[in-house]
Amino acid sequence: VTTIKDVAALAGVSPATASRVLSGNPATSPESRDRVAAAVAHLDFKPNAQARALRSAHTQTIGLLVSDIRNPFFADLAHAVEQAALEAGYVTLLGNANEQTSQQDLYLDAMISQRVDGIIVAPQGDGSGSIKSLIARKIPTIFVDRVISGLDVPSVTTDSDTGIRQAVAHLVAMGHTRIGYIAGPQNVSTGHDRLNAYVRAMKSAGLIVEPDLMFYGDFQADSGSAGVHAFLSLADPPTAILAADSLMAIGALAMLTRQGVQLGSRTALVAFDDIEWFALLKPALSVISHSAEDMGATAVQLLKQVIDGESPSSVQLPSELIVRASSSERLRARRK
Amino acid sequence: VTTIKDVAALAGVSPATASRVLSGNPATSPESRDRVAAAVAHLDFKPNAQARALRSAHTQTIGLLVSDIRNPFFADLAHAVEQAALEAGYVTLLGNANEQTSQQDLYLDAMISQRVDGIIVAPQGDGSGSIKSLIARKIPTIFVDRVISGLDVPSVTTDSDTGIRQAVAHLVAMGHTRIGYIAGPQNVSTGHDRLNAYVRAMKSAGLIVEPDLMFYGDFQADSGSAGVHAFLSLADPPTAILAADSLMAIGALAMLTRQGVQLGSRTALVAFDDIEWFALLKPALSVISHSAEDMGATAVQLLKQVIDGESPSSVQLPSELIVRASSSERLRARRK
DNA sequence: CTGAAAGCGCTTACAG
DNA sequence: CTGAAAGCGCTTACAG
Repeated sequence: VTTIKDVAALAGVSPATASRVLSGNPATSPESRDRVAAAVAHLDFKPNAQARALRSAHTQTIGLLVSDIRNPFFADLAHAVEQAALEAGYVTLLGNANEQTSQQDLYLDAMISQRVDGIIVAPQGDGSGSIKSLIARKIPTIFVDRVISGLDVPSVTTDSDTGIRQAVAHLVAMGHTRIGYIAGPQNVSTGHDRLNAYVRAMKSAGLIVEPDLMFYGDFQADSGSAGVHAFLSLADPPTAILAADSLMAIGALAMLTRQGVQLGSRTALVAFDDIEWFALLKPALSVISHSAEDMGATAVQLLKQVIDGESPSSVQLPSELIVRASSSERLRARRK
Repeated sequence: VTTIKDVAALAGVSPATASRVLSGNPATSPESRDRVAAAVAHLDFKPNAQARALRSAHTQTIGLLVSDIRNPFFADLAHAVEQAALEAGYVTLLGNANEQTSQQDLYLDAMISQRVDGIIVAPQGDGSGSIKSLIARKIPTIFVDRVISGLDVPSVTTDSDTGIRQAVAHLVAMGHTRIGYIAGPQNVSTGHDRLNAYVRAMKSAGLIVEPDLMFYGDFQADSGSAGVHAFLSLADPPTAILAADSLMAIGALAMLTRQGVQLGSRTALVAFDDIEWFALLKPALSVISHSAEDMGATAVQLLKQVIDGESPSSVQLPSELIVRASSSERLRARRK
């Protein structure tokens, strides 16, 4: 393997000078710069990031840990973070917790060991394990999408409340009173907050919140199917369903289809998270939309501030109901 | 920061012994093991991967570079690689080329600098740039999904031919003779191979391949829309459309919907790549299916073999037509 | 502007 | 089974 010594030898300078040229230190002569540049090109030299990181404080690398890369929202988020990080001169190491705290800890440990300059994480669990290590080591950290209560970490989250309030109000206006809710896991902040928002919205619409109309899912597709299955087996099923994320909405839709239930004037569906092709479904799916692009770009911005020693405030991004055909028909009474 | 010296001091052993315990070297006494383990736990010590990598030959880290993380096929592939790598004791660093050769080179350089033990890449471009460096350095490399011709790198690809032949034959059986094809970029092997497969399949069905019925897209959604737009402006538009990947199929569908064209007895659509929710569309979308899970698991397996000094053969995975409602009606003649 | 030297945090022959 | 020592490939005060 070629090292900086080889480059220095070929250029006829010391390794120190070669290093200065490589890192853009202005204390170099134009002649040295040319000779070193030529040697680097000739040898196709790539500096060893490990050795470099061992001496300097930073690696120009950040970690991004998402909870489920197959969830389109997180794929979009990953893309947005990567692009923003690249512009800021950082390479992103992406890890996927796969909704498991153990896997989250594994990746977090790997990122700590890699000495990333900072970490953006959609956290799982209660803040024990590697999340705790992260904070104890004062590694610059930003929470995205979700937070862990009690931890003083800057975050970028969505104000789910507004969108959910709009959705419930809209469904009520369409004549629905039995609005079923497929919730996310309650040990995840978004799961918990969105359920609370639903309960508040129902109450402020003057509706009774029945335990039977709340199904506890896990943000994955199968639990959306299970939720619909449970709802359909009720003596008096809900006429509208609100799913707390896109994957559960997909699962819900699959089960509705399988059971022969058509979306329309008797059954409405609204999903949290806007996915491009939701608009292509027949009927097109109403959604509560929030921007993965904004979330990713903002997270990188906050992380840069933390790396620079600042203490940025947390940011809440808006959510908004987009009404499409899946919920826009007035409820017609069911046949007896 | 705590180092192995702190651990050694607290445990009352030398750094050498602490290092041996940490790396599972059997030449350690049970007592040393206990004392070091206790010290590690007490100090929450995480070894510096950089320093470790600088001495030892491997980092237990692999790089995965996909061409577009927002393409569900690659998100599934990333998930599969990550899980298989984890089981083999590797952490995956995921990069996203975003269908740009410049960005591919950036990530590849970063991965080389990080001294990953191996790289799995869905390559762009002609094999110059950092792909060349990769090979010159003899860094264990596997191509997935795509290849670069002329490079002797083990690969895991899909046999697109079978699926496309089945799709064309099926459409012909349904009465279609004007079958439009929305192709991927021709400088990418999958784009090129699939177009060739279409041409061959058309010929063997005795159909004329008209240039007007081939649209050159770029594997992204917008180009699918553009393809449909072009087709619809023909004097005699195709009655069936085959799109070379899922994103272009989504774009195609969006444009068909916008133009008020219903899928059914007058217009059929088949997509390459099976995405979970394609089955939920109305009508459900016919697809040429291939498994991202198998591809990811196989790629990790091949990479392990290369890392171990073996020379595995390339693997071709099957593709298969799945007929759904979007193409299963017999063609009815258009009104004049 | 440049070079010699020390050192980042580990690991690994070597000797015992 | 253990420790002292050398060294991985860089960077960075230090002195000139």
